[in-house]
Amino acid sequence: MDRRQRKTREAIFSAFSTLMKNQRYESITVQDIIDKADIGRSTFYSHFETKDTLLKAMCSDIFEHIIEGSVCDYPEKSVTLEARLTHILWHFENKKSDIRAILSSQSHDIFLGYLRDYLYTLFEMHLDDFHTKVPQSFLIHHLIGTFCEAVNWWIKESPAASPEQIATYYMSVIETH
Amino acid sequence: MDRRQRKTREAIFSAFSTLMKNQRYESITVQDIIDKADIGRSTFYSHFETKDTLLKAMCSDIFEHIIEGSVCDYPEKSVTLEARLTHILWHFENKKSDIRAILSSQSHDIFLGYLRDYLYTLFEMHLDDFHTKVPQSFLIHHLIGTFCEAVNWWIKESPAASPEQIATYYMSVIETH
DNA sequence: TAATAAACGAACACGATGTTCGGTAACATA
DNA sequence: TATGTTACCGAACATCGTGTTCGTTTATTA
Repeated sequence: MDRRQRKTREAIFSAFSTLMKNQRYESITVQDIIDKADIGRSTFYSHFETKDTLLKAMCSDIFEHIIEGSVCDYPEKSVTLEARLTHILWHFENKKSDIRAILSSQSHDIFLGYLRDYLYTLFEMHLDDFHTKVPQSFLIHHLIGTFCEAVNWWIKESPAASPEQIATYYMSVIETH
Repeated sequence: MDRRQRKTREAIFSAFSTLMKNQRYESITVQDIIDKADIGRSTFYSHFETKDTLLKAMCSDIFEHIIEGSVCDYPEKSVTLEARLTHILWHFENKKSDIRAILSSQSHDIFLGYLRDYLYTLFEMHLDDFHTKVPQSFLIHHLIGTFCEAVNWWIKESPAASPEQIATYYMSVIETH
């Protein structure tokens, strides 16, 4: 279809992302986005129903790539957990600026919600690696929560660290003997 | 001062808490609170500047008790981490209904923000208990994040569990040898 | 019972949202 | 190059929630 559509969509994404670097998601108005992207009001609404929809679209965008990549690059079940996580973290590295914008906004919940869903299926495959006395549901929540925490720490406290480094930290902290 | 003030404040808290059990924080309007609490519009605004202020006040309320209790009951530094955490969890048990309302709302961040601040100083006292290769800052984030996750799991997935049980699960999952 | 302080609630100004619609510019096709 | 289609433009509008104002009523205190 129309090249214009993609261009406009990109302009909106880009404006939104820029704005998020300087202010909280909540305080950004549709007008701000329109001005920054230099598009008409009705154009924005013809692309996205609401500001939330835009944020969701951005999150989906990020995760689409990760999931596609995951399927293409590591289809076998024998791949280690650490390898899979490193792989995810590499994708984050590439989209770091967008992710940082989302995570540092007040509503990183939406992004983390997506991440959690995705991680759920992933960790289910590797549950046999762990032997603990806690309920399985507690364990999964723990593993996912800790990974999200690690990503948060990475982005906010030590952005220069490599994906491998973060994966190593993560593994060493969840290891139970 | 005036008994009426406290009564009104209580009515607002109670109405807010009730509303939060049924809908997301974001979707609750000041009008909803006013109607539920059966008070005048200007009365609400004479108590709280905004809806956010109200939420913060509620969080502070919960943590005041915990911190006061902590100072009175466990002043010595020799108390174990598990004992301290259990103590916190017991306070949560008492305020469970309010906490659940906040945690299940879209903006549990504010509550968790308070909790994190409080936990930070607590964990600093017990850092020597842990020996890992990860940076200290990563470790603290990990310990705090995992505790928040445990509280979340407790409230949402297994509300009948005892505070001691949760503390045990937590300890067994963060133990590194 | 008089003075003080709080609650009331209607009315208002303001700002953001999301829609509508007539007009313009870009694209695809023949 | 002409023609039909489709996206973008942007001013205008209705709607809704916010937070304030202020004169009135009701409760508390001394």
